[in-house]
Amino acid sequence: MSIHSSLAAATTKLPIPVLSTYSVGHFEKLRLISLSTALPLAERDTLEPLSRRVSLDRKENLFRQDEPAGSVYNVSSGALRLYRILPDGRRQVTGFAFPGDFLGLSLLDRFNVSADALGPVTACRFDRRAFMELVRSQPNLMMHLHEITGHELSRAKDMMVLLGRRTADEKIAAFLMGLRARYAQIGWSAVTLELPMNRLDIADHLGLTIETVSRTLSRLDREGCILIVPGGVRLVDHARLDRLSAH
Amino acid sequence: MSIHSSLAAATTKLPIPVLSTYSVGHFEKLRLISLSTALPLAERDTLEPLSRRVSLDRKENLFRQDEPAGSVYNVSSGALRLYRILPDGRRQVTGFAFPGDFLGLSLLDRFNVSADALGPVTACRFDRRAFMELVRSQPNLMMHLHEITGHELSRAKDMMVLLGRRTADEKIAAFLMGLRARYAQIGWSAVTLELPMNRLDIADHLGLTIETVSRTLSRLDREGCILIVPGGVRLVDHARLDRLSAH
DNA sequence: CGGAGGATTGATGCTGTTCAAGCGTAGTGG
DNA sequence: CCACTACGCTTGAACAGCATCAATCCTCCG
Repeated sequence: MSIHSSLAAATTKLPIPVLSTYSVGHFEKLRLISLSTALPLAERDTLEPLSRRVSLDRKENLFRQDEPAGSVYNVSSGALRLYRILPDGRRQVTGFAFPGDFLGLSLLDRFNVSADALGPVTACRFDRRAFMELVRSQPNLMMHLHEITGHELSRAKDMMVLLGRRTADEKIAAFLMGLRARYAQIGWSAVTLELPMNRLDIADHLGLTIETVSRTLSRLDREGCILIVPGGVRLVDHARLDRLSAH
Repeated sequence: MSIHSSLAAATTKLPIPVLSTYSVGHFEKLRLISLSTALPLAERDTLEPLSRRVSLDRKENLFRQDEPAGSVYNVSSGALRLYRILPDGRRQVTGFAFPGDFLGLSLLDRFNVSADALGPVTACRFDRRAFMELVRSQPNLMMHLHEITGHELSRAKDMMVLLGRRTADEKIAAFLMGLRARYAQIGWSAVTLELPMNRLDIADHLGLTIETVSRTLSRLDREGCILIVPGGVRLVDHARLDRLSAH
């Protein structure tokens, strides 16, 4: 079973279907580009024999915060939300995982977030110990993983700025633009930006309430900045979105 | 095989000096335990020959966001603020660095924050390329650095929860308790919790305004929860602070 | 057709911001 | 030695942005 990076290119050329549902449509088509988006070919091949495939349905949990981290995962298809919950139920969605993303890569004893599927998900599971041993023996691979973690840390700091110092409008704009950029990275650009997560997930990600997210999106739509469509949005006024999300 | 255990235990037995000023007093006394707080002895010795000492005065800058990262630093004494600034001047202090902390450890091309000294600071500077080569050749060292970065990432997620989902009271309480915990880690426990950063730094760290920080601290003082003293605070009502900062 | 889950919209209110004034202490120079 | 300034911090009053509470709508699906 070989993994073709050409698939990424192929998917960008797919006709853009008009969606009539809230589906997570395209994510399913992104199967198998997983490792190649993050790692060079040679390293991907060393990892592959170690992996076992897992599948999840919508709302199923992959792992929980503070649970002993026995595995490392690489998302193959679908999307997940990563979050923490406070004792009283308040939730912070720390991020979303998409095809190609690694989960549990910091190799700590315990997961530092919970993860569950936003729709059908498949992922590669690696035994943590075996993964660590392999990685330890391959300096280049290790450096790559460290680099990935470094980028994740940098994005975490982006989120801090967003959460601490930006208005609701800016948060929404930055979220949409950021999502678009990530989709582009995994080789999936489309006119319609699909939102596999619901309003509450977005709210808990941006430190807002569901009502504020809804109102802000509605207003941006009314003002011609975006266009709300079933299952996602279209970004219309790029100049304004750029200005709002600028950092 | 914990990184922290042995030395942490030793340093916590240091006598606790009593301070009477705004000074960054204690930080200066923590010289030279720098590397050892984060790394085992053997690895510290391999690193030390590579380092060159740098000193900064209060308000001096160590490096800036987006600047090419030519060096990795390890703080020896003093404290720094790490921050990002938005085009319009809004600032998010992503964290503070204390003795033992590494800066630039993610080894990316560019620094992802700016850093400047809150008071007199000394640090060890390593050439990034040399550091990377050394690290690449020593899997154990590499794993340790990766683990440190993993912990930093976990703390970044704590900050997201704090910024996105907590009230001003909780932010302040969590900040104070967190600072206390970090001081304990570097072997410095005292009755008075020194605050080397000013109110504006705290505000920009917690996503609040300076007025709200001041008001909240005043109220917690008035209510007997803490005691504001020159240069810091004393934590009085631990039960309440625990409750407020619980996660 | 009817129910469930998600999203939208409106009315009201609170938390934290903004604007503004005043205080305390450290540092400086006459 | 004291006046004067600078800086950081505190406090007050009015305001705004976002939250809260509540009702309604829409779409999917059994």
